[in-house]
Amino acid sequence: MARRTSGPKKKLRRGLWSPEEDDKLINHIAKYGHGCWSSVPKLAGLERCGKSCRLRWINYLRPDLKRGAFSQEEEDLIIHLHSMMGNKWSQIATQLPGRTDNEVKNFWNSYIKKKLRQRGIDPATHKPLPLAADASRAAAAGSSRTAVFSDAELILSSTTTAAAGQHMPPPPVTAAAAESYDVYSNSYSRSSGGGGASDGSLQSLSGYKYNNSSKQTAADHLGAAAAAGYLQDPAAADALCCGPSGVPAVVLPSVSSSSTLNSMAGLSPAATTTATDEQCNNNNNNCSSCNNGFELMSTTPHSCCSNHHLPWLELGTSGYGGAASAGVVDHYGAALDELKWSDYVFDGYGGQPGQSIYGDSKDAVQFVDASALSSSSWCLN
DNA sequence: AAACATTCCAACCGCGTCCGG
DNA sequence: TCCGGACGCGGTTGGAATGTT
Repeated sequence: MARRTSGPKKKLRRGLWSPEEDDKLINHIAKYGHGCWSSVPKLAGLERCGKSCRLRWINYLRPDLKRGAFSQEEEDLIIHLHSMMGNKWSQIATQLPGRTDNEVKNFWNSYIKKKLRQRGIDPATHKPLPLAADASRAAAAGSSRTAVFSDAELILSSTTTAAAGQHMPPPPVTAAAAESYDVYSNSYSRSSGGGGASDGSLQSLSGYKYNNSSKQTAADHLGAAAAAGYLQDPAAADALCCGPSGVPAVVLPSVSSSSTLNSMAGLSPAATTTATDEQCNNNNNNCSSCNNGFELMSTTPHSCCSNHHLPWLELGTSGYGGAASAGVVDHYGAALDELKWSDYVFDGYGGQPGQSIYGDSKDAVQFVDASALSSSSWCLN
């Protein structure tokens, strides 16, 4: 009998998982839990590395995963959270029960990113793309509304140095953006096919294919968990209330989803505004930025009072419930009535309540009237 | 029908962090 | 304090699926 030599290391399998492998992993975890991932493949009889097993389980086999298309609320929430957190996919995913960071990331890269670009919005910064900004400036020239917002613009433009991922999402500012917006239908369906149409239409962005038979396997073995409500997880709620570096993070309310978001997050704009203002005033009543109540959110605190400001709350319009107006300074009252955050960000100019700038609407073409464009002078210097 | 183009996503990779010895 | 293993995260890639020509 030949003596077995130590030989080369057993080669680990890579690439797509077979249903048999999925079964093994599911059975093993169902019986013993995953424990130490590095030992899982050996115990489960898999020729995979522990890392691969972990990934497969987390992203694919976990019974509590919600498969299927992202809802409009989920899409809004992803955009909102991304505007605050940047590419913190795992953090964003914690706000979306049943979704994985990988899924959110892929959804962002394959769908939302393009959607925002087509609307003239830089998905990285949530600011207008350069051309869109230029168009905005050009359109704003000669507008009587520029004067109305002059003070605000100064403040806004002087405080737009927030780090990427922390910007206030701007409105669509070009006709092209609006036209592309019009292309979309709110009733898009992600029904089939990873393949895409070469015209970049939404249809091509909608593919969610679940063609791997093993995707059902987990549910077969363990039973699908009921979809959890938003922000069930206290840790997730904490994450929502406190952004990176201690910046108070608040879900940007959208008209289309603000009620959903608020209920999901257990946050009311009013409550959060109050907290922000109190934090501010308690620290330093002499901070002009604090007192004018009108500043872009920044990752960097005021030099004078170390506060971060949350403009969509401090703007405090009635656009998403009204209560948020508590923090508005009278000085800007009239302007702010027009400068509704929800109008800018979630409805577009003149958009109908219930629509999101990021969301889909066939009425978006109405965004681009002269006055609308004139009020988009976020980047005026 | 075939070749090519495009899109999507599951999986991989590298790096940073955490934690126990 | 240092070291190494485990884990988690974000970026990237490979290839299947689908659309287009």
